[in-house]
Amino acid sequence: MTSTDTMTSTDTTESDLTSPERAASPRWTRQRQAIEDYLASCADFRTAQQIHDHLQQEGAGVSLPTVYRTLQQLAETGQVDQVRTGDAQTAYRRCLMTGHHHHLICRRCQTAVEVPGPDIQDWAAQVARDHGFSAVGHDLELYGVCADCSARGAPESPAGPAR
Amino acid sequence: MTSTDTMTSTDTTESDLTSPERAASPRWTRQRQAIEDYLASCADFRTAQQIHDHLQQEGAGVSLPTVYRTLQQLAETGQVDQVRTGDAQTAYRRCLMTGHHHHLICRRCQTAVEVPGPDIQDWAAQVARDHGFSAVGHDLELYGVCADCSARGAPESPAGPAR
DNA sequence: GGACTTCATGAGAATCATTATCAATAAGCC
DNA sequence: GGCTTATTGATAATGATTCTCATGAAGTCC
Repeated sequence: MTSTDTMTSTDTTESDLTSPERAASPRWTRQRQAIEDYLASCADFRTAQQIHDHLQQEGAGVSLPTVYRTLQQLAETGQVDQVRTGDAQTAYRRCLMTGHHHHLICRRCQTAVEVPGPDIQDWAAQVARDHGFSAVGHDLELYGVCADCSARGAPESPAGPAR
Repeated sequence: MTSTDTMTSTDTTESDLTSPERAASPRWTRQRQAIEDYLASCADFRTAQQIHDHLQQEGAGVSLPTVYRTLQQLAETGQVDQVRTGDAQTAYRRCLMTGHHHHLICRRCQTAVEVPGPDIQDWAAQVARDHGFSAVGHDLELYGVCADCSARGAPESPAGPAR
């Protein structure tokens, strides 16, 4: 399969631990535990590579394919948010906010803040109707420079979404 | 250099043929001509690969690196819009609408409609201020199924952004 | 507790989009 | 026409992600 989602801001609405997919109860493994624990401890988005590196350093040997697989599953069940970084990587973060929301991401330190969405859904639905489109969804991300980074004058992270 | 932009909805505002970068007037070559012509004839987004394939079939031999380079330049000068497809490809389309706008893209046939943005900029600026962020930009794409595809019941394009 | 079934994992290779390198070529200018 | 220099093309390289398949562990039944 392929990760066909551009973003999950739209989809977090369906995060629902009682969903049928979740009912398939994945086996509880040390590796999955390690990944979820790490995600739970992170305030900002991490790429699969970063997660893998961290777990390696911690001694929790988890292979890269496993990291990808687990993240994909978590994303499918709405347990993590995913965003595309500027350099074609996918970054993940445990979903803290239920319901429809978006992310305000610092271009330098990758810190992410979840923010409730405005009435974009209504607007999107209206636009779609006007053009004869159905089944609309949307992807919305906000990028900026957080207060800390502004004060520090830190250089932009090479891995981060630019501009 | 790297293509660090996640999307250019934000950036099309700065499309400005008189900008200093543009003043460096790129040389007019057969290859660039072919690429621009093709883009001008397309109503929807095309990936670099698709453009390359088409030009090959037409007999206008343009190498893939050249396609990428040209598209990047066009994107930098705001002459084309770029969006990320679901499967990690970047798709380009000639920018028809000047000023700030977004895209409503059909998941099945990739047809794209440019739509003027709502007051997201104001909202984004407000949210950013609330969280101490500066220099905000945003990425917003709308996805749906166009009227034609709905009627036709066409299967989803394997290359298109899903959901 | 032990055997069994089945899913998750890991190692490695493969894929695929994109970018870098560098010599050859063509555009623009005199 | 000759010169300078940006552009191109062939090729290799890069890097994220996915696939394959044998191995091992989790959950279940007895």
